[in-house]
Amino acid sequence: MTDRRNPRISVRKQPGQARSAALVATILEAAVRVLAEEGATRFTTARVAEKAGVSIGSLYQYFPNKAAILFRLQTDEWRETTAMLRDTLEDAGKPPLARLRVLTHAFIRSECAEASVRIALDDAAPLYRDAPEAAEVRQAGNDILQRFMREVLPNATNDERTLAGDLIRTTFGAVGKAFSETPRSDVEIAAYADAMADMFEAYLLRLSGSI
Amino acid sequence: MTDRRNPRISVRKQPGQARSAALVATILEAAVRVLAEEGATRFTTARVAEKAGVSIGSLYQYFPNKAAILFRLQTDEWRETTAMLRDTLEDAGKPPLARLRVLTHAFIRSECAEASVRIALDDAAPLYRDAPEAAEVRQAGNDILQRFMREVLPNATNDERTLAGDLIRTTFGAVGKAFSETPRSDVEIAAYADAMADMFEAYLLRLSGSI
Amino acid sequence: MTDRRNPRISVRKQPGQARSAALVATILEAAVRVLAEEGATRFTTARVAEKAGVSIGSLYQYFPNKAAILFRLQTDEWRETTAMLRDTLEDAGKPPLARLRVLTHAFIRSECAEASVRIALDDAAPLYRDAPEAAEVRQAGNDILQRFMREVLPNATNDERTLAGDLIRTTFGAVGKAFSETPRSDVEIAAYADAMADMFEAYLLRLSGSI
Amino acid sequence: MTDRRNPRISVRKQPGQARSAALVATILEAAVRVLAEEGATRFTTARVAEKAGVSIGSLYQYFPNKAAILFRLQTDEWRETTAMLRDTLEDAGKPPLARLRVLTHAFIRSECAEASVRIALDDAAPLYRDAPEAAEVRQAGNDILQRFMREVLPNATNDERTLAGDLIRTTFGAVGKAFSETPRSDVEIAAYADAMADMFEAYLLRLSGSI
DNA sequence: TATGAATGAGCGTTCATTCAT
DNA sequence: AATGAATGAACGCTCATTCAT
Repeated sequence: MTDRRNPRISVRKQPGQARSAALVATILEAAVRVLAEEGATRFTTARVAEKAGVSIGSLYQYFPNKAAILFRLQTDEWRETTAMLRDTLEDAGKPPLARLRVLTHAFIRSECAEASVRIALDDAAPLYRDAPEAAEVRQAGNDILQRFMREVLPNATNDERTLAGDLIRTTFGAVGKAFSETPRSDVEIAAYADAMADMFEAYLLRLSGSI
Repeated sequence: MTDRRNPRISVRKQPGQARSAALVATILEAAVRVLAEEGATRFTTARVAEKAGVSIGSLYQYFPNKAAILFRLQTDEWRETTAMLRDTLEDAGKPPLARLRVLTHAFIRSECAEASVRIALDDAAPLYRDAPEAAEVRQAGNDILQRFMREVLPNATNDERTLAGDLIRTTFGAVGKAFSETPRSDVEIAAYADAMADMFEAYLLRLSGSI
Repeated sequence: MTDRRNPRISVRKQPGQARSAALVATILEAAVRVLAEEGATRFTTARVAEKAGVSIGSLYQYFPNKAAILFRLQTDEWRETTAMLRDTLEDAGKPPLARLRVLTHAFIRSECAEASVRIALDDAAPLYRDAPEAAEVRQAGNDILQRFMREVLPNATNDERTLAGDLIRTTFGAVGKAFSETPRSDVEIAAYADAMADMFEAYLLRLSGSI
Repeated sequence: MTDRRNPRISVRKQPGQARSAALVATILEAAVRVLAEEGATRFTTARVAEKAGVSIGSLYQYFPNKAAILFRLQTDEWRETTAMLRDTLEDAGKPPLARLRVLTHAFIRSECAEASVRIALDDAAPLYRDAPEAAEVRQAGNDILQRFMREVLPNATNDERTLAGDLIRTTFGAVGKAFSETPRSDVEIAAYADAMADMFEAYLLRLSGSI
């Protein structure tokens, strides 16, 4: 939930040894399981520590507070999404709109996989979303999309491209999230992804003036 | 946050007298103010009761639990949105796509107005979203949209129309919410709404085969 | 211990009914017992609540935080001390220095009675001493002493009187506290009080120039 | 705070090598800084070790527990005070009361210098004050003062001298501490020290019967 | 019908100390 | 000798909900 205080987030100590890194991983895995199995309201530091087979003291040696765990989870996910963005959108071997279609499918699929974690993580967003560190991770994604937009809308003004890019990015995230809130079959996923891709395609073609 | 228990929601008693109805209204207004001014984390029954100038005991006479207040707030909002949907989409005086554009503007504007309440209400969604009563309110909106889709895509199959309708509805809600999370000027709002309308238009024109 | 934050202190709600007042009294008595029997380090809200036969929830209905309980205890004590000051120092029936001697005896005696509470309360001082409400209670004592000083040193300048008054007040408090830290017999108390009174007397007589 | 357990205090090992002595010194300096900069509540072994650039393990090799560090700090200070006592009170070149005045000034000045450490150390007193080792350090100071009292009150009985000595010593310590709790200018310090010296002088002259 | 005092499980977090390496 | 990861009891405090009045 929205909290007016804005506490320090991010990791407390850089794990210098493999041991530490393993512990951090263990804690994060436990956190994911708590989130998926118990939901955001029951996501407590004690529960995470217990599920990780670690004392809370240890947990707090690697994360300064509860929000930091959630933030780390979210950050990791954003990083994966960014990688997916790069991999699909910068694949020069396909025409731009085909790449966007591939991305749409990949993205919706990934949103629906582990939907329970994502939903819970989203429920917990108020706890970590104001962290300043979040902005830069988001920026990386923006840059990739803007490069793509330049390629697909070479004659548009910067403002037009930014607006269209914003809209597409927001639609991706928000609609993906909303869609994955209900359990979906592979067929549904494919159909929905195609519909989204159709919509983006029609929009971009209109903007590019090819029509 | 997601809570596994799924308690009874909705009103405990039908206010038979004007007095009761007034009390319910007072409580809801106070709830809105608490949400807007203090955020979802600080939304407590005690605070709502105090701001409403009512004892907690009385509050619990009209709402079985905290979730019910939030649910009611959300329901009211959905009802307003449904009314807006009906008013704009069923206005026979304009061509369909013009109506959709009007709706887009109206909707985005209304999302941005009182954004703080909506954000807070959304943060609190885990507390009330699993209520079964939510479904029927949503259905009303769906019906209106489906009628509109039949008008604009008369030759599509039912499945095609449902899919497109779903996508548009989801995009509306999710993108509107995401967009309104940042404070926006009137100019930004208009530009964004136009971009959304453009996207929907391009999509629907492609589907209708007019292109 | 010294804490940099400076939270709200003083009572959370004015006990409107006798019931509430009784509860506050019960809590304060329990607090005194915890302080006396367990010491400042073991003075916890849970322990106070338990000893008072009250839930912690109830405790927090009457005191906003732990510091407020301690502050209230200290305030009550200061008020008693102030009353003692007034009663003895403003007793027109005795010559000034005789009154001061009486006060010294009374004060040292009262410090030694319930020494364990006072010591513990003093140990906990870092938790409440920065409360702004403390200042005004202290001021009342100052005023009484200043009036006395005007009587006993009519020809001194204001600065001289203030300095002497400060010194005497500080000596009273600090020495009383230090003396009462060790258990004392009545005989020791009387002897020490007399010595203190002698010292004050000699000092004031020198200042008054009667010598 | 007063702790009922009364654990072993004082050093765990006699540092046989210069290396060890240096380490102890480093730790103590760090402890002083933590006390001065962070206050008693934030005085933790971890913080001291970190500020000393030493592992907690090493810290515990030289001090058996947290209290021991504080106790050592206090002891060092008492030793300095005792030295000051000796230096000023046994200076045969001045008349006794002049020496006492010099001491008063020196003492109050030294109390006000580094007041923040002293206040914090005092706040932490409950943690170390019950250590039996404290007594002997105090005794040394007592002896010096008693010799001085014999010089200035040659005709008094032993009891009278002891009582007067106790009172003066207590007043010194307690009033000095209380006075230094507020930041003071040099002028204030001098004025207050003079007032204290005046009070002691008047008292001792009266006792010596010279009046 | 209305009140609001009372409850107590549960939360996030700290920190002195130990001990395997 | 030195390290620092690990422990876990303990703390202050909140808040949805009940129920005697």
